[in-house]
Amino acid sequence: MSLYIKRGGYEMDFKKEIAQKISLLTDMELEKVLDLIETPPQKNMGDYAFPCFQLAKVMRKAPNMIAAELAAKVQPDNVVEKAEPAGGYLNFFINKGEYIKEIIYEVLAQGEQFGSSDMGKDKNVVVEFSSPNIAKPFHVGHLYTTVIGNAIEKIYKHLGYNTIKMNHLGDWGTQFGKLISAYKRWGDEAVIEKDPINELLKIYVKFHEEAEKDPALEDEARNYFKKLEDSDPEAVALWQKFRDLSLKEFMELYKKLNISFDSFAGESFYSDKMGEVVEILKEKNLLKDSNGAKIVDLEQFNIPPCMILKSDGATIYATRDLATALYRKRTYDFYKNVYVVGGTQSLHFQQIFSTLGLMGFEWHKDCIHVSTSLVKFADKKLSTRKGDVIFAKDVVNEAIHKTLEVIDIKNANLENKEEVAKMVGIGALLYAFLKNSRDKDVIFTWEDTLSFEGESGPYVQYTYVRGKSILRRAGQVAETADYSFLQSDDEFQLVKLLGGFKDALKEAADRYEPFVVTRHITEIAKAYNKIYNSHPILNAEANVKNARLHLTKAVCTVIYTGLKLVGIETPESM
RNA sequence: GCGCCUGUAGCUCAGUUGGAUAGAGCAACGGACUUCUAAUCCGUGUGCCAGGGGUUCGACUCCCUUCAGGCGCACCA
Repeated sequence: MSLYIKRGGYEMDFKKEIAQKISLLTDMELEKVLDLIETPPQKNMGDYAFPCFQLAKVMRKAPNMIAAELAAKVQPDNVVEKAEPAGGYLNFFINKGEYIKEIIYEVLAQGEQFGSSDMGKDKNVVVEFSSPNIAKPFHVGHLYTTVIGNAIEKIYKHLGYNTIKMNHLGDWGTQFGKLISAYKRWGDEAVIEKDPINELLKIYVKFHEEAEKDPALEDEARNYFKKLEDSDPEAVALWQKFRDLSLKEFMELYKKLNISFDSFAGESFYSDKMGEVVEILKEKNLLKDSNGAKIVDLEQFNIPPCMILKSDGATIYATRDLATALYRKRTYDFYKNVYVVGGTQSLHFQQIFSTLGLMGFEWHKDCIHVSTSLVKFADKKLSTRKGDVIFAKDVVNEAIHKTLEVIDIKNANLENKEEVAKMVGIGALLYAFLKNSRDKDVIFTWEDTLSFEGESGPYVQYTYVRGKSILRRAGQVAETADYSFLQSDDEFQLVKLLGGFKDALKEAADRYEPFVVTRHITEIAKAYNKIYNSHPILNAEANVKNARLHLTKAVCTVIYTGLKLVGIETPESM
């Protein structure tokens, strides 16, 4: 499957080789064996284990007997060093020398392409993420889906998928009528130019306060939104202005985070594409009247109905999302259409996907809501309930600022401090969102989020920096090395982790869980640091030194690639 | 009331489509820098895996149920 062709003409897959041996000995299908093979809980138990319990039923023998019999039949070769029975398990010890050679060679040959695949060839994957609302603050909560979506897209791309990054801006809806109304009443041009989102939010909040006293404002706002929908020049111009100003601020943030998009087609883009959705629904006789509104009944799925038209005949966000899905299918003919959006909207997506199914679109099964949990605040002072929203840009700036302070303590003579502080500070911040599964809330505290110790972004970056430092000092590294000089178990365990990188990527893609990659490269970093502290590299005997330099290079490559795939940049020094 | 998510060490979390003695980081304590960047490493403890049933050779994992917390439940997005 890999693009990489080994000198011998094939790429050795140790697990598969072992499965083939078992398959031959037991008459069990290769796929089944591969499925059963697992990793022993302790490293002294071997590298792969085959549980014999299922065979026990068929063969009507005790599992430990079967394991013993199979073990006797396994001959040592360049794949397997030995096989030992252990209770009902048959444990395999792989040929370490061959394995180490195989993996390091592969990493060095492929470089940053290591772990890539052609499994996604000719398959389009739409990834929608970030999607902030125009004229509203981009707060830390938005960072969650932004960071997760960005990582998912990169991982899929690495696996060969053709990805389309979509920022589905919240740039349409009745709130724009309110905003126009508020702007015309209290808008201060100068202030808005200077600090657009803050000021727009301020007048938006003021609108709601005033509207409580004077309900006529609501009518005014409705009227302005109607004008906007009817392409009234003034309304459109104001809407465009708000959109441009907001987007400009968002772009500054994306630039800092090194995140880009292929499309900013937001809700407004689909505002004229909803007629067809309504037509199809009518045609299929799916629309029902309910208190004057038009809905699609979803009782068969045991969920509340999906509203399509409000009682005043206007469309609603569900209508827009249906139009969006339709447009994406036609434009991109997606293999998967992924929505990285907060879990609070999971019912909404269930309704959309179910409705698409009722409309007869089989591809509704390819639409996936990748939900994120909440960002919470341990420090009560930062609670949103008190109106104290934490802006993403403030957190980013604080992260950089704090990192700069640490650099001044740890490495005051560092050259490009600002640039490094940016990579490390943001790395620490992003890592906080990338280290755990999506359905866990992110507890935001300045202390933990901007942590530089233990399992953290800087920890992994630091490991890379140490490795690179050694490579720089070493100067020219020989083309070839004799890896049989990598004798320690620590080194073997590290190489196994490097070899497991591909599986981590695939698992992360399958589960839409970037943390699988984050965690894996953190394990690699731990394993390398352990060696770093206990085995000399530059001062080792020539052959050992050379082999360890190759290993170091491979580690750096995988860490760099892994961090890149979750959206974290890595400095050369820190 | 209904639906979805969560519940594992003092804290924050992993636990590979059911497998062997449930693991990390943080916090605490004790060690390691004339030597490759100590943002590091090594060592020391802790678990009614929320409770109760069930499925089977085997359950943190699957099913049922109870409890606790969170998020949703049509004219906002």
